[in-house]
Amino acid sequence: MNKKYSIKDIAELSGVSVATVSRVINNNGRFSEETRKKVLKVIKKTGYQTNFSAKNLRMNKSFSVGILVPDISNYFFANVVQKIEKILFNRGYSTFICNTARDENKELAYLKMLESKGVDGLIIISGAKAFDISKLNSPNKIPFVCIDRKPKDRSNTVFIGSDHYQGAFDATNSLFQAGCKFPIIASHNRSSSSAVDRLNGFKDALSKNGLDFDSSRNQIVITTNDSTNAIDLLLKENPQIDGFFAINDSIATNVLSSLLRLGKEIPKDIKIIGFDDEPQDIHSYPTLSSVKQDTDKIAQVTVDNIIGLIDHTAITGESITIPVKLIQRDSSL
Amino acid sequence: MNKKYSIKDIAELSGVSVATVSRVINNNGRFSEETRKKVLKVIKKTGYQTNFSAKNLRMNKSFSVGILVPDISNYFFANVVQKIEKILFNRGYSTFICNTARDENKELAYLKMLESKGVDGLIIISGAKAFDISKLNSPNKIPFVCIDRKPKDRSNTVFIGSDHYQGAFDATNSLFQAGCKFPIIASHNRSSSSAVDRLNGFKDALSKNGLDFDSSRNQIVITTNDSTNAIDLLLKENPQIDGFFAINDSIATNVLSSLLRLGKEIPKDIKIIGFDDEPQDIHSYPTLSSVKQDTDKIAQVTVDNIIGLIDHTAITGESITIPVKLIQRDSSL
DNA sequence: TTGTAAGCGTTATCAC
DNA sequence: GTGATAACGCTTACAA
Repeated sequence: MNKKYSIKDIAELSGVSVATVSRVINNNGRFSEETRKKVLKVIKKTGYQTNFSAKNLRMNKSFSVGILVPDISNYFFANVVQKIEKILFNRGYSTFICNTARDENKELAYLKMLESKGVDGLIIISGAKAFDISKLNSPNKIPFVCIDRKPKDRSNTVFIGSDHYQGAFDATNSLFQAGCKFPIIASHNRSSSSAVDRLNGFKDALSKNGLDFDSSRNQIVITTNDSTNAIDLLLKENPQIDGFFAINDSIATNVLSSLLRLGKEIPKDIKIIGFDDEPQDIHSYPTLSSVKQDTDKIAQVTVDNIIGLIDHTAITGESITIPVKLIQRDSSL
Repeated sequence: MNKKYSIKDIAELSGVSVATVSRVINNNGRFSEETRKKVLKVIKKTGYQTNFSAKNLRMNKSFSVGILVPDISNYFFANVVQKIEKILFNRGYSTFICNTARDENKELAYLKMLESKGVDGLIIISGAKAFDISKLNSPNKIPFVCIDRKPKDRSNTVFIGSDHYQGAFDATNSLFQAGCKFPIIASHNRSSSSAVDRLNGFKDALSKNGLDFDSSRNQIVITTNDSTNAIDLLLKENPQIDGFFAINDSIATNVLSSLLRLGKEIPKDIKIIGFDDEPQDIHSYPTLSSVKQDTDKIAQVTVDNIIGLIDHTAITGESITIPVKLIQRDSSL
């Protein structure tokens, strides 16, 4: 064999017209059972496969979607992207995964490319700035859903996010319940909307337990890898600190090892809870408590909505919050 | 505006023919400087973008490649995929990232889909079984390169891999140099080619230091999450064990926490070295030594080769080994 | 129930 | 240096 089989080849081989073959393949229109069998047999024998470029061109639909993700080597992102991709594949869509590295220019370049490739929909994950689709010059706007990223114009998208506020609130509150008197929050210096929500949850849990939030004493921003000194300093100034709610597990792990290095006993002296429930949490010593996001649910809801928007069976303007779950392990007992 | 601009629109708006517009866009064939300016101006004003479906159909080329990866939430894979995708994007290619979950059926389904979408090339990462492209019925075989995965037929691909053997050898050897008398290897139960190479490196380092490899005493297979008991047992039977070379950092972290739980002091009682140099290695306590793969290099070489194969400027049959580097941290001092 | 043919947006061949 | 036009493989009126 010397070239790929086309519908025309199948038509000739099975003695029908291309139109009929197309109808059989897509199971639309009418045709006799006999014809169906005949055509399918030839398709099977030849191993014919649809040429999607042609199909896309004709139908103006690509059966592909693009995902913009800030950092695919981050566990949470990788996990949710992986699940989305799987569900999309099972529903006949393929996925362009684009790693924006939190770079706005890159993001725009990717969007242009995705538009040019004719993706049917867009999934936008996280990122610091509000997402603005109007940068695209596509006239018939590509439908998109946002995960954890507030869009500039909420009315033309679906927003999906974990209940970061509640997760942070529950985690912090559980520190109090475990006996902490003065927990603090350890965060990074990016201000994504999820980070803001988590901070608010922390603050409200503080005030519920009779403490006022003071950013100089109740918060530490972990920037460099050598955070041990920063933590040491803060602990010396505020010896009453006896708990950490970390905005993610990477920071939690960082804090944990710093504290161990400073000779603290965990959880006896200081308790820690992280966020995202990364796999290595069960392998840290002590095992790390964490707030788990329901990535299965997030992925499912995301796919349902983007395909819904593509098929015009879903509507924009929705905002969906997915519950989270606090996983208690040794670090906060 | 109500529909996307096509070349035809650009042609009308700039008063030339579609052929000329195409020539200008692709900068091939001849046209006057004046025409070029005129056309480009219209393109800029309209925000015209190539319709890739049409271009693909006509040229029988899609400017896209597919990546088969076993598990994108594994740090090493995510990292190398991310870098490959970035370089490909900069060279005008977009990437379908397919998570096979080490499932052969899924893999085949993905391959069929990628073939159908008309990808120009394939990048196959890792996996236990040898890769067999002949499962595809594409006549004009799609070029592919393999990373860390031995292809069934080596002659029609390019094989790229880290020097797993050397990494394992160096790591093990350095355990001896640090004073270990009886190091063992901690591995998983998958037999990828890289795992085999690492095991061989370990064995040879053992024999170089006068020890014979005995799988019942020099090797532990970490299967479940509750590996602490297994390790405890082995240590009781073989109290001379004073070093672990773990086949990856996940297992290393697992071993490390188990040992701490068993009251061992690291690195005083037992030293540990992992593989892959994951980011959290510097956040474990003690910090974890590890063999670092050169993902930048791997990604660059991979892209050079796959594009080379696509453009017929590279040849198959090559086998490229990328050096690795042992990063010493506290766990093996 | 099936066939014919137009057309999707490109590129490439050929003519001028 | 430029323009007509065929062709890529498919879907879908419209005919039969």
